Amino acid sequence: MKPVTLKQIAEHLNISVTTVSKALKDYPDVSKKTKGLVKELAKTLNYKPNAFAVNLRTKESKTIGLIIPVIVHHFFSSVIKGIVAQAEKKGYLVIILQSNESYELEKKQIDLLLSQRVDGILISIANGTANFNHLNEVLALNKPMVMFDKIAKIVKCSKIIIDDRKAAYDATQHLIDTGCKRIAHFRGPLLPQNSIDRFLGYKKALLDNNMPYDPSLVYICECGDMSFEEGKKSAQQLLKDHSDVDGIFINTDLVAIGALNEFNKQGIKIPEEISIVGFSNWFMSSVISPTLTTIDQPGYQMGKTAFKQLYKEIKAIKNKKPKTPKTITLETALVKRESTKE
Amino acid sequence: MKPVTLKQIAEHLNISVTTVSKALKDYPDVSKKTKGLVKELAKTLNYKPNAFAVNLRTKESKTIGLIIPVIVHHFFSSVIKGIVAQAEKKGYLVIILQSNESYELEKKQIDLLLSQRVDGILISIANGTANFNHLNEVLALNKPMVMFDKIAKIVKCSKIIIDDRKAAYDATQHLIDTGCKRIAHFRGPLLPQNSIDRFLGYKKALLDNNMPYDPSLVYICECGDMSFEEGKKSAQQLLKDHSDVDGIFINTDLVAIGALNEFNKQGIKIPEEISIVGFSNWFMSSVISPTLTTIDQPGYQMGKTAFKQLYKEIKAIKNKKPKTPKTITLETALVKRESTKE
DNA sequence: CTGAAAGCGCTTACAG
DNA sequence: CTGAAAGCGCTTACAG
Repeated sequence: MKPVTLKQIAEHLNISVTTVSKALKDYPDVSKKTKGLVKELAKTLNYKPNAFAVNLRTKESKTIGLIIPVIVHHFFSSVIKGIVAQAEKKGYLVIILQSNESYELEKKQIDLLLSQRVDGILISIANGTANFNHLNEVLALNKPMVMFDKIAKIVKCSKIIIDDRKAAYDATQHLIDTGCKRIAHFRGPLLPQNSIDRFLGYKKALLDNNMPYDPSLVYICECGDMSFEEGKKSAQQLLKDHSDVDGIFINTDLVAIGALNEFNKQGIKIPEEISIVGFSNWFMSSVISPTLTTIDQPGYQMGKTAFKQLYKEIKAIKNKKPKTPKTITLETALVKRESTKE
Repeated sequence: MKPVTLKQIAEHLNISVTTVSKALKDYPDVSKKTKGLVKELAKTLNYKPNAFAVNLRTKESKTIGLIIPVIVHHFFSSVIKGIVAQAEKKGYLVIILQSNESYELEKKQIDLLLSQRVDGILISIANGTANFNHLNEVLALNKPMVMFDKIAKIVKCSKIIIDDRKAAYDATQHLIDTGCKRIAHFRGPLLPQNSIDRFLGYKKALLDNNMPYDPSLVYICECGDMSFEEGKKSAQQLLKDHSDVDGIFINTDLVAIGALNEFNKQGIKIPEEISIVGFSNWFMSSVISPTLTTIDQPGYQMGKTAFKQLYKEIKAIKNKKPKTPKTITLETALVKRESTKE
């Protein structure tokens, strides 16, 4: 059974395709009677406009693309939810692609989305991405693009971020305020901007409090994979290298939970012997023991805001107005729990 | 800057659109020289075929739709990952919609996907869905559809499932084997098939072991929301009603973690005083304390299998062969951890 | 109020 | 080996 077309409706009713099209879209220059007839038949036949044909004509796809490094990830899946919900409100569909933190894949996916003629692109860039030609190409096509969370400062598009540096500063300051004297940092991979910013916030907090900055206390994740295992491994290494450390600020909750698990296993008391602050406020962090002090990062809201900004730019371009890149910074908050002292 | 078209390439090269189209697709009846010229220019101009035009002609969108009740959910996000990965391999794009467990939304989304002329639909149905006309309509259009996890037995399409009844039976049997004498069940909402099947598995295990089935030990989640809070509430209620219960089989890990949290808080020892088995094997369950005994449900694999089946049906229809609905049951496994006795 | 016509950007059967 | 032509299913400026 082939889908019903305007032509079929027109033939049934012995009127033109033009009139059918107009009737369905409630053009004022179609008689009430005709509209009624057309709409009724369309409903009976279960007519659904062919999106390809519509898009080909109108140059609008009512579809946006989303490229995200990982899907199975509390923060990112919250962002997806925010985007999908907001898009739906405005009648937009979302094509989701996962880059797996790979530059090559990300590049291929941008091409796919461009070929798909999406109305705009939402992207959180991969850790592996150091070259931005594929992203600049999107902008050169005057196609709206909004980056969120993992951004490239150098690309001139709108960005929805948090103040990673400030949040990391707050996290570190909290460790200092609760009496930690020697504070390590698990910074994650080298490349992404938020790793860099979080590291800088950590460093600044130390210096502002007249505490020495010791590079050997900063653990880098070489594998690029911010995982539970990574947290365990770094924790083991830390215990070997620096038994005097009494606080750690960790880049991501999942890694922090790995570390916490390792300390629990080795019988090291949290927070008495070592305090931990994570980052992102995954749900999990509120149910492990001890519960994890962390930075709340508003994923759902970030997704919502990202779509809203993209939508604005889509509208602007449609109306031939210039779209001016805008950077929106969302608020974060320190969530105090059991992994740090009072 | 408008996207490049075949026509532009043709004019540049002073040849016909037909030849350009064929050259790009490596038709054998185009000279090597022309192919070289066309391909080079296409690359220089960064030509990307307009998917709408292609789809309108070929009646293939190389796009599938996915309707899922929740995105922020360990199991479902694993399924999404499996689907997206497998689809990508075959050159398919995935449009993801979240039904929020609402029948109304789900219905609207099916319409959207149909209008979008996706090549097939993957769906896990909402708890609120009791009427299946919208799904039968998809089948009437001869559009491939595969259900996974949350299915409707009555709809005649392919299904990827686990044996919920057997898995629940295994979970309950494990409680019995480890010495539990009075076993409760948090069954979740009434409607969905897997709630029903898990409940039946629980009941059968009791009866097979000559243990009485007591309906008052079965807790239903009225709100329809299988959450952490729900677990806490049911646990509180259980303690009031039946202080003699020494084991619980819980429908979902998240709810189990809520219950576990409540017991921890009230100082009730797990598994000494009460044993708990969850369902799904969320990552979280392996890091809370005590760690949760649960049923491993292969999300990623389910996503992969679902796409593969859908792909087969898409191919079958393309070749005018009949697609015969198939039900594939994936293996589950009991994962023993600390929340049950040895 | 109604409709003929052009055109969006492709693909492909057919002719030469 | 190359190309003219038809057509996929819509929308919309224009004529009547």
